[in-house]
Amino acid sequence: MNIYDIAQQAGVSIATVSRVLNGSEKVSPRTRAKVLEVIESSGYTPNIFAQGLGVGTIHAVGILVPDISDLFMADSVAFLEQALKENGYSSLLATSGFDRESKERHVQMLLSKKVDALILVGSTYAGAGLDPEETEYIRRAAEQVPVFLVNGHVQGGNIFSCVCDDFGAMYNVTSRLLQQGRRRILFMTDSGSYSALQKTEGYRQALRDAGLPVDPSLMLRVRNRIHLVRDLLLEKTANADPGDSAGAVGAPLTFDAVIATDDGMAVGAVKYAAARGLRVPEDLEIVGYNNSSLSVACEPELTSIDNLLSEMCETTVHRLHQYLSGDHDQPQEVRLGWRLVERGTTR
Amino acid sequence: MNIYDIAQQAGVSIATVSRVLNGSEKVSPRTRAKVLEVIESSGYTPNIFAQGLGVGTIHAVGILVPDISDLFMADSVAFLEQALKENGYSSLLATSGFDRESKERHVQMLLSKKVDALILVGSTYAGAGLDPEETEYIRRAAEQVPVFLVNGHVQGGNIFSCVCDDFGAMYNVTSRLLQQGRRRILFMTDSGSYSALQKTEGYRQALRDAGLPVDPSLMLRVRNRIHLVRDLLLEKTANADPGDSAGAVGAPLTFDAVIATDDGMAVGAVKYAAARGLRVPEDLEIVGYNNSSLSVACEPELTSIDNLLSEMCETTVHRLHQYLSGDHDQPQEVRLGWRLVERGTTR
DNA sequence: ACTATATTTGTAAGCGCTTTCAGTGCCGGT
DNA sequence: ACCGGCACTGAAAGCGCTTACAAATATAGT
Repeated sequence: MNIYDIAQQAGVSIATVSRVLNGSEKVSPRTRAKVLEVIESSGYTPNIFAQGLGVGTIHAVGILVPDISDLFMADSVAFLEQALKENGYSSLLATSGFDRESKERHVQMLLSKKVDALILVGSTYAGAGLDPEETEYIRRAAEQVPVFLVNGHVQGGNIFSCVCDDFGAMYNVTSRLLQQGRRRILFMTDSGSYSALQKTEGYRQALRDAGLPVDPSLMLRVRNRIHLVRDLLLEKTANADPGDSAGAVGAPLTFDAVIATDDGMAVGAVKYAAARGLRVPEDLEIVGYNNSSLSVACEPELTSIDNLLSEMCETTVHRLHQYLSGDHDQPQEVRLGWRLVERGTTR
Repeated sequence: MNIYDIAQQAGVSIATVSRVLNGSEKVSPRTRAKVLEVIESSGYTPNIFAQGLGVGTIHAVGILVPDISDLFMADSVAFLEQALKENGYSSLLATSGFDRESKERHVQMLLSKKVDALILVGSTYAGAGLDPEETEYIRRAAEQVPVFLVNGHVQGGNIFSCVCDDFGAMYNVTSRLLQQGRRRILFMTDSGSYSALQKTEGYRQALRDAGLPVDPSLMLRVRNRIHLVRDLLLEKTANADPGDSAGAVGAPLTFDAVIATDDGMAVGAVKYAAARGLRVPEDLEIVGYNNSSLSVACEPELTSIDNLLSEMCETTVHRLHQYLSGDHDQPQEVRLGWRLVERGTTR
């Protein structure tokens, strides 16, 4: 079933069918109606390859995300697809894994599918001079199609990013906790991404502005798994008892508040508190990030920073659409706000 | 940069380049090496449209999932993509939303992209005579490419499904709770899918086999949102007090155990228990389904049925691969096992 | 050395669509 | 009646690739 069949059945030429398909003006209403009828009744769909070969594009954008089973990224994808659909784009999604080579391969893959633009999700796309290697392939991709980063930042032509004011959010939350009288605030993060860097800086700056020293032992790099975080904290705070083989080296860690860069880690801290018999928030205040469904699952429910993901995604798609519509001069970076959702783990 | 450029630079014909690209045997090592070198140095990638036009397929399979932000489905997609990648397929993912028309449109969309097969994820693809309308479009799709259902079932040619023994899981869990002396077991589900039906039947059968009546008021249809479930349960169990406008009609609901068809709902039940001051599991035992990250986030941690999702996904991809390799006679349905993960919400 | 056969390479015909360019038929203006 | 112009339609040339088939070259057998 191809365009020739339709043309024949409708008694017109393939050019006319093609024009009807593409909504061209130059078709008389009668002819159009007839063609549409035949198309309708035969259930014909144009072959995307032929279509793409003809014009070189299929109005599709590629979305690349390191790990779709991550709550944050799954939500991003959902929002992005929704927004893209509303703007008439179809989307190709690929999950890349975390290593650079794999990411690069997937970018290539999407590009070879001739997408009109690329959206790279996830803060693991570093930048800001963090890892020059890491950003290089993004620049290369940007030579072929515009690249839009959600929650990440890379300097370069044809690269646009939309981020949350992570610095501000962390600065604010840290300051709040300090005002509450907390003095040893544990900071947990799981990646060296741009977003993680911003958050870290916010934390440090707040301490500095309060005239407090930044204690490196209070800054933990962890994997974002509830039980792993719980166990790590238990271990770090353990008194060096003889039965503990992997035991805490040196003095046990102490802290009276926890800020995590993801809800999963924060829940880990909640679990730690429960295991230690600490009262939350009295003995330990805990703040998460992303305001995901985990934050309402745990007990007490998690105070969490909402980074307005849906807005970030909508903004990204909006800009993408503007760009593809010809408006090429846009700010390289758009920085959006955030919202602190207070629940049971803070006062 | 196209195949002609490469051919010219390598001093061969485009046919030879194409053969190298496709790993055909009929190329001498010397020629192959030369062509590969030119390809390498020029960074050439074949145009996917032309490629697809030529052979009519691109070794890709379409994955359709109602909602990627759902934990269960996000995990499915992650597993599926992983398995597909390992088998040399690329994947096109689309999220369809829940209404049939939208799903159908997306199936069409994927088909028009000429995928080699379709994987439909999520129990919301009903079947088994439940909603004949709903299944019709799956059958139509199956006329064009083989269709593989993960955790769903539709009777029909060219349609293959892989499901969990939901019936058995529910039968078993219900029986266990009965043995513990529980007599009023609340059953919660959120869809009329094939999988939900199986679960429901398991629950009923266990009651029947124990010689107990099936009380319809104990079977709740809910939306899978923690707070909605909590509030619904609070409302249903409320004594009809005058201040309660939407108040409970008739006698308040009573139950001493809860089985949910998803962890989200089960966490809702945990929240309900906390709000009512009920002890879990002493006063109320709760069992969830899917063994998702939510199950370890709440307090006490959730006993949950693990439906071996990763196995389901791997099996599906394995069968898909078999099928596309020519082995067309396979069982229509494969039913896998399950595992009860006992945590704090049961004894 | 000289076929017969195997191996490698090239030629050319599509794949199904878009789009340019050249009609074809019809209108009003003169 | 005639012509320029307009609205519509059709013929045909690609788009970049795959692959059947033909041609050319290499290998083996005698």
